[in-house]
Amino acid sequence: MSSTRRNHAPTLEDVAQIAGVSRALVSLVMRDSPRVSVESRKRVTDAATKLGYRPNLMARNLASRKTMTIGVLLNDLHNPWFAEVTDGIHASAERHGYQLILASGRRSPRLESRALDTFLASRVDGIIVAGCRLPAARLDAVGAEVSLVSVGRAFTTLSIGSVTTDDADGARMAVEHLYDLGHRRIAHIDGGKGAGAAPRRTGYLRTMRRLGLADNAQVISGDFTEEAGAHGAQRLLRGAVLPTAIFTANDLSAVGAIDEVERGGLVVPDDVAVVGFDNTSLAALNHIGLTTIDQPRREMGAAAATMLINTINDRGELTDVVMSPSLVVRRTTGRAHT
Amino acid sequence: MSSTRRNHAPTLEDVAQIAGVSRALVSLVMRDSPRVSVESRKRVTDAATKLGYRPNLMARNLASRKTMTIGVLLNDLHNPWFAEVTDGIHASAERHGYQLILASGRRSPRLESRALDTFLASRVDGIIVAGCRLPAARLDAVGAEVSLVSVGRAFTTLSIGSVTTDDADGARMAVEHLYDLGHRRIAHIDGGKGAGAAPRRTGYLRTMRRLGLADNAQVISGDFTEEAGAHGAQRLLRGAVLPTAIFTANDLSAVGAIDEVERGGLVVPDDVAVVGFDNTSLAALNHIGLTTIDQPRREMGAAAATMLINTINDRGELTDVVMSPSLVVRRTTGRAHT
DNA sequence: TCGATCAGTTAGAGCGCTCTAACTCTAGAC
DNA sequence: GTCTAGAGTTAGAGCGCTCTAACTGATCGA
Repeated sequence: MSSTRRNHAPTLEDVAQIAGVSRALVSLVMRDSPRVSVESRKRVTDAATKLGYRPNLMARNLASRKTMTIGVLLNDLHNPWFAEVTDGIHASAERHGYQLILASGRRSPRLESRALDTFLASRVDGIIVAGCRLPAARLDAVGAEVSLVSVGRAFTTLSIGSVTTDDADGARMAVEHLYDLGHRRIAHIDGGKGAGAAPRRTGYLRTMRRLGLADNAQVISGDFTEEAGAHGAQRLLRGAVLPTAIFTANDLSAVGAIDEVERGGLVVPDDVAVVGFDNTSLAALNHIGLTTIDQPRREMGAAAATMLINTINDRGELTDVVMSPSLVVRRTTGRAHT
Repeated sequence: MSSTRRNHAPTLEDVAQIAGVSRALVSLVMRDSPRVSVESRKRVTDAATKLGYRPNLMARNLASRKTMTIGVLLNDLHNPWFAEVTDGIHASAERHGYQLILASGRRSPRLESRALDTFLASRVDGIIVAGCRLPAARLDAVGAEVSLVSVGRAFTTLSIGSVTTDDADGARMAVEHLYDLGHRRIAHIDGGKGAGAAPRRTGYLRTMRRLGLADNAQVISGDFTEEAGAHGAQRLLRGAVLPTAIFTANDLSAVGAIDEVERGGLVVPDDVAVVGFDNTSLAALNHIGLTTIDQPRREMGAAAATMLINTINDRGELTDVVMSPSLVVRRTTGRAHT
């Protein structure tokens, strides 16, 4: 029967009293100090388990002036990309003995900003923002108070580290893959102002130009959502000249586009080929089988966390790491039939 | 240029000194106390903004003995179900002035357990666990120390509140829907030991029995993943008598099953109909169009948070809330052709 | 036999805040 | 002119821990 009474939780003092030692000694035992005799250690741990003692983190952090936690701000819990990056962050943080506290910005800059305030007030030792849409100035201000690393979006500011994929190069791969398959009329549904959208768009345009397809280039605006993909495809289908291939800013948009294309009575990839970006678990679903550009998400998360932790402990500097994307061919692309 | 110096953050004391008042007064201003003169308030806020003062939550919580935060333990960040429940929790918590700190159990009981320890050590005011797989005894022990509400899985224990869907009834709806379409050989790929798996399985079996289909009932074991759905379908396809319909324990498994069925050269829904469970965003993807059982995820999250907060403030009791599921018909089910 | 050394332990001063009780001062009641 | 009430403010004692510096004995070499 669980008691409903919530008495004061036992403190260091209580443990010390029962074990018959000083508070300081109990503190040492709790922190696994090597300079405690075996006998004392046993008496303390016995007393602690007997009381159900659990160190109070607030007190500990206040006294030690560090929290051993890093705040992770995720832009959108609904997008699998973030879950995967978080896995990487988690792995690295755990290895270094750091805790994570997650916050979701829920796609809203206002909430993102508030979450950062909470992190600062909680005196986290460092912050990682993933896919954050906040203006550089805001992040820079935060970066002045505590080490900060951005994943998925680069910043020129000095006070912010970043880990990104070479988005422009990924876009190049996508376009070249389609080109190699014989496609010439390749359209792009972009990600608007989202993290990474700009370089992907630029990479697309540059590659089209280099391949002599400047006149065929066509950018439809979107926002990384499924709906945006669908709308974009709709506009393309209504156009005068149908593209034989669509390169979308991310996987979610690709799925929306595929859907709309099929609804229009066309077949993917025979009539229209589609390439996404991210290689999230969504793309990997067999039922979707999306050809896409892979980002090493786990590695990116891990790299961000490691960089951050090194900086916190003065064992490194904040830098801008750029990872290489790679093409993953599945079933939404094939030879051009036109 | 952001300074690289991270001096001691300003404290209450500093603000008090600049404003020429006592520490206590600054504290009152920071907490929006009504009994501060307009003039003093202004002097304090001016001093605070001038210094860039930000209250130290650790210190505040330590002194006030409460944290105004609730810990949310998510079983799997990769499953959209959790993101949607979290949205609901977030909305309610925000309305009541509570902060959230999220932790991911990453499908591992060991990590889940550790996350709970962190919550307790951080002295959160309450805990919500979503889809948690920990044994009842463990949660009960936690519930003895701090208010705890479970979402997605019910507990008979008194010290734990819960918000669930009537899983058994949802299963009934799925089976009856298929029955009404003329299906008789309906198989179930279950969720093993996952949250909610047992009642869904039971509901399936009971309904089959009630409809006089006890002999056709067939349960294949799974674990809520896409792979499990695929494996399950594979086993069914290899069986002596092919079912005309499959009811899976969740959407992810349904997608895996559909895939395997189509790979086997069969058509969904003409040859085999499929019904999922949860109605996550995955099911709603047009390209998938999964018929499924909807759970009011946002409402569940919100209800859990509200119950928890009421309990924390002695304005309510922990209870077991059961919400009603509903059938969402999309394109993976149709008339039986056999 | 006497310091020097070292392992093990401890007292006590914070960390930055909240909270209680008490203080000061002005205004109104009589 | 005194008393009281109430508005506004403050001193000071914690909250539960860490950390520094110092202390206590036992051990050891000379």
